[in-house]
Amino acid sequence: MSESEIGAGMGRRERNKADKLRRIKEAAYRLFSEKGYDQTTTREISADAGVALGTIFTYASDKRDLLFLIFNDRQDEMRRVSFAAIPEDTSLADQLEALFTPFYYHFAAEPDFTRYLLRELTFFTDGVQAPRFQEGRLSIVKRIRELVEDAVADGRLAPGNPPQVVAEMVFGLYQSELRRWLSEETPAVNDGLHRLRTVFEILIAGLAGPKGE
Amino acid sequence: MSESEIGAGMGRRERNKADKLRRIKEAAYRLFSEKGYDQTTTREISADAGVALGTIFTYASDKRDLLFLIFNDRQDEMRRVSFAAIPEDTSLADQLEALFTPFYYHFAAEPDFTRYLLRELTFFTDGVQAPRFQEGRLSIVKRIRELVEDAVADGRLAPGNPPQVVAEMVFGLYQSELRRWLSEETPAVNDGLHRLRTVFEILIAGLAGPKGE
DNA sequence: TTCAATAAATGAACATGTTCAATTGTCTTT
DNA sequence: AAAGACAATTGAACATGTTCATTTATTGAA
Repeated sequence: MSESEIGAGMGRRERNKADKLRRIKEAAYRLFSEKGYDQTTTREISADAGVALGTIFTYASDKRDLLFLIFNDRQDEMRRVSFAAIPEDTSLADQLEALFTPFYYHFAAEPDFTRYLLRELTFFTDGVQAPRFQEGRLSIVKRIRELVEDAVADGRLAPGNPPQVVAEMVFGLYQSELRRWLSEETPAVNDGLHRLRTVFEILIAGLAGPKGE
Repeated sequence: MSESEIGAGMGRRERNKADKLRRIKEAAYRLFSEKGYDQTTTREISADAGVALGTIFTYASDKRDLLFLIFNDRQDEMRRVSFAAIPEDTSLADQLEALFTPFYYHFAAEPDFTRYLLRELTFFTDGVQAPRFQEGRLSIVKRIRELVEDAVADGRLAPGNPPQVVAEMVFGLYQSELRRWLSEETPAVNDGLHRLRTVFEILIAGLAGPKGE
């Protein structure tokens, strides 16, 4: 058999692996979406993907890790879109809203899956796929910090606050809002984004008001 | 046998139930603390408590619910102490710091247990014991809102921001800080509280600075 | 006290995540 | 092409959370 079939310069072994990985991802995503994370068994996933039960655990270290396996690809794409959508020469609130908008649209399309993801990633991110997920989070915080630093540099924000702390506050508020939003039955993007915007505006303006103290 | 032994006006049935409940709580707490939540089996808990395996599940609807069963008592006490410690006639930052201080002390004493609690409660709070836990959270947010409203009323804060939203922002930032703090090996109360205080001060002063925009 | 009604407790049976020794498939070397 | 080395796959066996039909204990009425 000629080896020039689909895979680029891969040998048969790597092509088989890539194909199995794809099938496992597809099966897991479809079942998680249709029946929910808890209601999906690893046996169903393996049957649906056409692999043996044990094979699942050579691609993900446990069931939870399957969530990351599925999500990591999307996350990369979402982050690319998100970062590209940030406007320049406007308010920090505008920029932050633009940054988070793609995330809200994506999460609204699959709220169940997102809820499971949020539940499982809160702490204890062991696993093979988890580190890549954490990198995504860190890179978002980093981008927020850059936005904050830029805003301070050209006078839209006051200097003095540690940019890293501010960026982490923004991300913490985002996560907290995301959880509240996803607590609703069918979260509406506009509602969620509007409330997030309000929260960021309060953070920027401060509680104390223009008097400054 | 005379029935006047320990329980107040309880019949034998209620006294037995109360006693079993106590034993289950003690066994679960001890094992979760010693070995961790994941490493503790429900069989161990039942053996340690001197009840059958199935009995566990008449007091908690599942293993996760055991965490709430254990924590709810403490939470009530913590909240009582916390609310009583809030000073009057001082800044909102002082008040919020005082409010959260008892929580930090308590959590620092059992960081492992707290991490498991935070992981398991993020979403999907089904279960018999979970509602009481949620009430606790709501009552803290309510207390924060009262503090915010008072501060607005006597001019320490600017009017205009919805107090409920502000209270939820404060609580969201607290949760986010708590998770960060508990990510450390052995979290130090002073570090955690100092950082929380900083975050609240930034929220109050705002990012934009005294100029007001 | 005795008995029926009810509540509580029990643990065997089941469901499902995970492991790992055995097997199969692929690659490299000669 | 054959053989040995290595990687990947397999699924039976195991561990553990959860259910539920059965048994036991408690209560109130006769």
